[in-house]
Amino acid sequence: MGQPERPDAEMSDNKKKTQFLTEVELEFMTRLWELGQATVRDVQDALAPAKKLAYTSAATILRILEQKGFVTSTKQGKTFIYQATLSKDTYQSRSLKNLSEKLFDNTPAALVARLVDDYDLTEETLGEIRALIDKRLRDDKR
Amino acid sequence: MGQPERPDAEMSDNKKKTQFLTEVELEFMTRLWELGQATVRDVQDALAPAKKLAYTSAATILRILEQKGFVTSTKQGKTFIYQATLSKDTYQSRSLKNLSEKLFDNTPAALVARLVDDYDLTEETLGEIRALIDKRLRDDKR
DNA sequence: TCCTTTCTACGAAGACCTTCGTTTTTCTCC
DNA sequence: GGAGAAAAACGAAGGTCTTCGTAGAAAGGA
Repeated sequence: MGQPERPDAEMSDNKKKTQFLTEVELEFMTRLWELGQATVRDVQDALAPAKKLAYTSAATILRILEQKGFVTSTKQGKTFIYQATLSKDTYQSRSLKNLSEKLFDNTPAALVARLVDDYDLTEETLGEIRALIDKRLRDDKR
Repeated sequence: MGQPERPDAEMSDNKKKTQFLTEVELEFMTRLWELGQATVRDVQDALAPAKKLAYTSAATILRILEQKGFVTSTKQGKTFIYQATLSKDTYQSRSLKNLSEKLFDNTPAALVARLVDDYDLTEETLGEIRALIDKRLRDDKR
């Protein structure tokens, strides 16, 4: 019996809702984001060989994800079909924001600085990034 | 700022298991990065009021951090003085790399894209970031 | 119908995390 | 040298995470 989970509703009466995914949960959400909709079996099959889990383990993780509100399920026949309620974009934002706050003194520029320093970014990639910034600068002007 | 970064002399016999800091550990490392060197008491005092811990809790966390190789200690009198062995820069890199891999398909440009989309970055910040990219583009040319 | 397969439900084991209290050690100052 | 204060050492309690096994329900075919 799942109550309808609204996409990004902040849990009203609860305090520290689990905001972040654990290692395995992220792995599962990634599969779900790729698949769109999936049964336990689908997700289990989609796991990288190195990360294969027993069927019941996969089922447990999905049940937990639903408990935590990250996915919903609908029953089709005897089988649950799962779907992410949290979008990848949203979770990317949330994670980035967290990283920026916790590790970069809330200074996104510092984060980018480290990124371009660390990675051997190709000229092409750097150009892409620059284009993004320029676009944003232009858009903001308007 | 800037700690003397010792090349990883840590984790002698350990597996590469513990690569990331837990929530509380990160809080402690942040204090240590700020303080440079610190006793248990120093770190405990430096904690934000909302995150205060009992003295023995603080001592435990530091002991664990040392076990995991993230800090070293020297004894001065009866008191341990702790110092980070892992630099903040290094940990920033490690975290960013992880985030990029796990959540951005190893595509740093996508990460930056999300960042500039999400944050209400000031024109100034955007300019800073752009300057970073430009500098890197210039440097790479050489 | 009844057997087999496939699913859900549940709980347990073991690892790790967080917090703290108790005990032991160590230093300092009369 | 002994009392008292501060620190270290230790471990336990309660929580979460990860993994899986067992039990039982559901569906369908012989």
